[in-house]
Amino acid sequence: MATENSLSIGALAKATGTTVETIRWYERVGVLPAPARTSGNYRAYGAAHLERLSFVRRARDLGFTLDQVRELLQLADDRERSCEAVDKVAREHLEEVVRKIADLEALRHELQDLIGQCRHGTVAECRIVQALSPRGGSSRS
Amino acid sequence: MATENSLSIGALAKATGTTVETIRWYERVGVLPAPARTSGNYRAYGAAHLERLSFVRRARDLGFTLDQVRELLQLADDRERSCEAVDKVAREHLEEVVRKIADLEALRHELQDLIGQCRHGTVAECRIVQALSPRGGSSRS
DNA sequence: CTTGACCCTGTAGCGACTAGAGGGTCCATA
DNA sequence: TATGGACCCTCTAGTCGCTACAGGGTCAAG
Repeated sequence: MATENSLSIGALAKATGTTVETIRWYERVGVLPAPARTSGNYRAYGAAHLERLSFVRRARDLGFTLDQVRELLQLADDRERSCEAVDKVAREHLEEVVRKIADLEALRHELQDLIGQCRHGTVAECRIVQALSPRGGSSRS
Repeated sequence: MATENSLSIGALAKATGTTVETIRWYERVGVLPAPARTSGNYRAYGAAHLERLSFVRRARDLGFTLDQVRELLQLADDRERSCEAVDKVAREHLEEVVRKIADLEALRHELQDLIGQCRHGTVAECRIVQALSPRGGSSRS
């Protein structure tokens, strides 16, 4: 560690449950500001970086895209503004999640139907294969 | 259209609800065999291609990966074998879908909690921002 | 002085496409 | 016969969010 009170990239990774590569990547795409460097060209992070990276990780764990994270970070930086916009981002993300759940539920039903119809004979009689084929039925190509 | 009874790539796309680009891509990655060509170097598809592409699309719509699709196609081609393996692929995929639904449900709850706590004040007081921040509380950086 | 853990940059790969550049082909109409 | 426009061709690069190298440099302990 370079000067007093700074974190190496590895230490920051451990502290936030991230990998070193991911941190470098966040810097490249601008979600985490480039830190100071030591004499040996090592990155030296401070408390602000730790805080910011934790924010990013929490948001990513909640399924926000990096674009949304960038937006949230910008909004969160202006502490006096109303949090309406923050609320909006979160609500839109929630809607997206709800949509995805519905899509997957529909998928689940279709798959269960398919699997339930399988009589464990030959492929030629297999309902799963038939359901995947053009006319859902006796395909003799 | 080159000879009698063959489809251009555009016609095949329309018939299967695919795009031309996707079809060419399927050929490149080996899920759809390369068709004959006309004198002008246009792809000329037959009934077998239409059938195979429909199979691929149905399977993709059901959320199977292209690797799984390749596997299913191979299995489906051997009409006399038992359909056990087909069943297995489908069951594994179903399990994956069920896992994803559970993950998204957990996410949905977290997001709903978060949003429900927002009191629409300033960002400084915003529960959403706080929840994303390191110690979930009053961060004065 | 060497070993090994750590760090650096830069590039390529994943899955499943999508988009675009820069051209060629085909057919109907003027 | 010329021309316009719809279609087709190949090749390349971009998407998202990392992950995984390759080929080096730095640093502290023994």
